[in-house]
Amino acid sequence: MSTMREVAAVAKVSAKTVSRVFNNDPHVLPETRERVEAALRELNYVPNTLATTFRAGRYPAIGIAVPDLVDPFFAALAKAVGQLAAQHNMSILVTNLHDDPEREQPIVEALLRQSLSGLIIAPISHDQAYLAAWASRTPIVFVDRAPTKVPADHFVEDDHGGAYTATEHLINHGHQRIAFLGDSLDIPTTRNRYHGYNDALRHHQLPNHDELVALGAMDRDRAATAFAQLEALQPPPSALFCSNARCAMALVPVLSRTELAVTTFGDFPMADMVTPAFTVIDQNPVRVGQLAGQRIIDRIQHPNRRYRRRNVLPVGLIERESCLNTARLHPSHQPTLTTAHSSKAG
Amino acid sequence: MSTMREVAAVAKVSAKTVSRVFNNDPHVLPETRERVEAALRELNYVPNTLATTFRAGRYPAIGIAVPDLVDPFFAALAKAVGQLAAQHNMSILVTNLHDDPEREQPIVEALLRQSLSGLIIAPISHDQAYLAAWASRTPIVFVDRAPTKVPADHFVEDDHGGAYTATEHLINHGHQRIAFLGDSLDIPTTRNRYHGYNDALRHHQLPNHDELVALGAMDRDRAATAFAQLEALQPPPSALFCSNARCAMALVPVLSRTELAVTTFGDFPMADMVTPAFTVIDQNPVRVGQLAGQRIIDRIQHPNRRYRRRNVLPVGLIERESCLNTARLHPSHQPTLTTAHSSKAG
DNA sequence: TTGTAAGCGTTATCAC
DNA sequence: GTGATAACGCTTACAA
Repeated sequence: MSTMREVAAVAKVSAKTVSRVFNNDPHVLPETRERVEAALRELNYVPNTLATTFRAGRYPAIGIAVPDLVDPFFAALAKAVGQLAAQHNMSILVTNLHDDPEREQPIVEALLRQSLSGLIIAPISHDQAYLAAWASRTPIVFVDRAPTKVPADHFVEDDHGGAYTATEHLINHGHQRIAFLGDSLDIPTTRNRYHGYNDALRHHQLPNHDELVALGAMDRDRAATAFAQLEALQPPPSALFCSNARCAMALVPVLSRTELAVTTFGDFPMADMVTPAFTVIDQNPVRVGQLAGQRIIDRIQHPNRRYRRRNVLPVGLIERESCLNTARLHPSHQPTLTTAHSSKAG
Repeated sequence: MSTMREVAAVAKVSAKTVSRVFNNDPHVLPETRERVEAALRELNYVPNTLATTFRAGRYPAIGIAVPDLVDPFFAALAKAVGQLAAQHNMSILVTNLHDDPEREQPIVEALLRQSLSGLIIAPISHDQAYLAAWASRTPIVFVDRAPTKVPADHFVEDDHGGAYTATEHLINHGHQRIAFLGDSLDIPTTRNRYHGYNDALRHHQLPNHDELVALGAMDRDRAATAFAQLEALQPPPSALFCSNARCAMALVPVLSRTELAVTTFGDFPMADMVTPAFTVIDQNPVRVGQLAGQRIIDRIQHPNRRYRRRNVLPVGLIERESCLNTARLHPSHQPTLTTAHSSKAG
């Protein structure tokens, strides 16, 4: 690991001239350049990125903080940001919040202390006010979940609309007792989806009983428990709206044993291949990642331009067979079976 | 963003004293400490990580370069490294190689230039000789795939043994024409697994025809094409060994329409829920990540200790129903159906 | 065209 | 116990 000074000594020039040659500054005599280039090669010079970054005062990297890297949605999102960043000679710094609201602030602040060029965050805490102090220095863009107690750019999916659509889809299939399964109403996206579900019920003059809401379905065991509670109701629900893909995945084992009609928010790998295939509200993590990344780049390049803070991306319904099984109750509603692929996770 | 100098000015001490207070150096008078702490709070001092890192000459971060972040195996691996790193006050720098052998070297070298504390890599190129120059400065650990043309620590799964087991499992079910489906024999893991498959056939005196080997099954379309070729054979194979989870996932749609017995290398989310449920060779990305991360930490803390370079992790067979369907050909072999969960992706 | 000096923010060294 | 000084490697501003 030789430094510019060492190269300079070999080439018998000053460090500055080495810098000029290395950075293709035209103001160097061809013969000098040649001598320096020989020295660069000889010493196998590699710039010290730490020094360059420190000097520049800004790390050419976009930070990405997500609840869980293993969630295909966030993995795809991070990957998309990475591709965009690479086009702008930036790297990405992916950090896992480990689904722990308490750890969010320390983890994110550790990230921000690195003088990042930008931060993309899908928060899990209930309050991101702590980010206000950083926003003046670092462009911050929220994804998937809108910011709480701090104004900031955000690109979110239409939680309410998607949940409304999914619920109405079940209603149109003749269902009257539709359950809601989710992780926690403390999570804004889940709350928004709950409201969408609720509004759909209300709009169709269907009662919304609290007993129909089951939460905590984070893994297979807990999903089974939550689901058992719903099945024990008198009468049990005939349909279910699942508020996110993770819960849906956890639900698959019990679902295959039942007759329930199900829709879920968020596609997942193999959603079209399990039994029954899930009718889903389709999110687009790649698009979210691209838009968020582009906003960071724009904010860096044009700090004074005005931008729309709130950006809600439309979501679509991908109909599969998971709500077919009750069509026989109401033959008048024959849904269309599409063969859309769940290609998110390649 | 105030600096130590500014804090020092307010507290009427030198920058060094601020540094001492901030870093809990005991050699500070209580009253001085108090004054400095007040100033720290007043100016809301936050250290500049860039400067500290530059000064230290070493970035407290472990780089992780994987073929594809969206692959659940690598996502889980990266997550595990991240958890370990956090325990040692390090962060992780995840980089996606985008499955492109050409881009590996530039991407990885950009990563290494940052004076990382260590690098964990699952390479996709055919030659990692370029890493030799870096290894003296940065501990490098290979995962999933052994290094080519450079000596380095590596933690890999037992590709050959796993493939042998999976193939033998099919043979034990009475199959004689067993096909091999994979991505590319250029990939060392795939090649190792191919050898394992081949050796199992040979050991059982079964012929291994080239026509039974189908490659390029990277996505659903190409998997369908590759599979169609196999089906068109006279006679067609009665069983299939799939060399990795990604190909297996791509194969699911066509597989549900067939009668083939299938085993695959690498579990994947929902592998136990699709039809038929896949019998898989189970890898353990979390364990690989933990071991690799720990090796980096060990190498940093004890540079002179000796370590075992080559570490092959055993893999196990998780039997599910995907090779049941031919049991009726040979009723004597009734496999046990386990209900093991594919809980990798949480 | 080339070189000198200075500084980014922090910390180790060595005075006092 | 505290502070002045220098240094990490690079690049900007300014001179020569």
